[in-house]
Amino acid sequence: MGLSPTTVSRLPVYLRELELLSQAGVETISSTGLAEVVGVTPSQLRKDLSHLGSYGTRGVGYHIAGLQAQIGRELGTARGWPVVIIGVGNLGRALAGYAGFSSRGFRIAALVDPDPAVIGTVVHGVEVSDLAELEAVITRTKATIAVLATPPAAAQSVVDRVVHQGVTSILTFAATVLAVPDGVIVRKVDLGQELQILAYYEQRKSEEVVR
Amino acid sequence: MGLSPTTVSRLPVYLRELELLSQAGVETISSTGLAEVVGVTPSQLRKDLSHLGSYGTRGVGYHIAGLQAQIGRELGTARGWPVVIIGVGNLGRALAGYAGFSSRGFRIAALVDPDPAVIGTVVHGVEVSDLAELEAVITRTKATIAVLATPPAAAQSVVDRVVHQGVTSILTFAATVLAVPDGVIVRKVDLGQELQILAYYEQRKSEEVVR
DNA sequence: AGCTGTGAACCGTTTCACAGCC
DNA sequence: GGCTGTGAAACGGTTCACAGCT
Repeated sequence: MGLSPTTVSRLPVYLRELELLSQAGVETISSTGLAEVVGVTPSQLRKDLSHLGSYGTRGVGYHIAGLQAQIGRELGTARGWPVVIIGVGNLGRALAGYAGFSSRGFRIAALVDPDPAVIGTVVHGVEVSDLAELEAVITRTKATIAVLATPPAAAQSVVDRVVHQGVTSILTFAATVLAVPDGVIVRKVDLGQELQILAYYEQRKSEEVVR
Repeated sequence: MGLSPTTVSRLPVYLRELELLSQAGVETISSTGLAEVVGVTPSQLRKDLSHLGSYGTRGVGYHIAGLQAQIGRELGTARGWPVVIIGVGNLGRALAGYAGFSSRGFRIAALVDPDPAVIGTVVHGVEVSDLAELEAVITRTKATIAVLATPPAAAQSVVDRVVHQGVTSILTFAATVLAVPDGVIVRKVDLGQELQILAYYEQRKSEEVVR
């Protein structure tokens, strides 16, 4: 076992679409059909699913409920992973209010912020803790996943603290490059980076006209 | 010319770190030095830069100011790309307040939302327009890049409308799979997907102990 | 007949190792 | 001597095409 990173990154998408299909009452789907709704090629989909030792039926297709269960198991969606969100500005609030949170197997174990005006308030059902108590919060909640919605300047120091407390997976929205020890996984979402990538292709399109 | 997608995705990161270095007064840096701060291998960095026909000096390293200019040109950071943000909830507000917006070569041309309580208010210096006037807003601002911060259910219909109006690059925060015509580039940021990827590896770590 | 599962071919990306220049 | 630029090798991922099951 051990799926390739690219396969892992597609599984959540498959799972999401399978949920929609099963809600719509569909019971079985072919690789071609599912590939179309998720936007990949049928062979890619079949290869991905074959890595999970999957349950397709030749001549028929995939049994949706079974496939959901299998992917869900692979991603650990039943575990209700406790997640700590650090930074309760607009971004932190948006994340806290994200509807898919619990349906995808997570729960907000704590919200943390340094602002006295925010500490103690309740956001989406969770009381905001003081950033000064970050260590205690992580110990108490046993969270191993942290989401960083802090200003970039604060990110590295927060990372150091949560890693020291046993967090091994970090999702950061700060643009800074983060240093972490081996074994800690960081995923970065950077608005500026995404826009600049789009701008590159946008510029190429306009240059093409000139050429 | 025509850079590979992987190279393009790294250029914004290089540019960001170069800015920090030049602010710190550094004038020259070796591939090893820069690679370390951005978190890639020296050979990867050299290969990437060589694709831009880059200005390194053997025995010395790269001239930071020159390299910044070159990458900036490649990404079109001087063009002040007009961007329309659709959806002014917490997420939309967070995006609108993003500090790197203008420094990275973009400007918020418009904010759009369907909520009467929000329309007309000023957010980060921009007045919120009515979603009903989306077409007019895009025509007026000549925006070709749109950022979607809408609920998932609304995403596809908004995409159809902006694409029809000439938008060719979309950054979406909605988890839904979006259908667009050829030539339109979509980049998706999906919190649930990112967390599920982390959860997969998190689960593997805990299984490893058992094994 | 239809559709999955998969070895083999293909393609893009990364890493290596060194020639070439300062 | 030091560091870039770059062909060549290695790697990983995707696509192809078909054997095999229902």
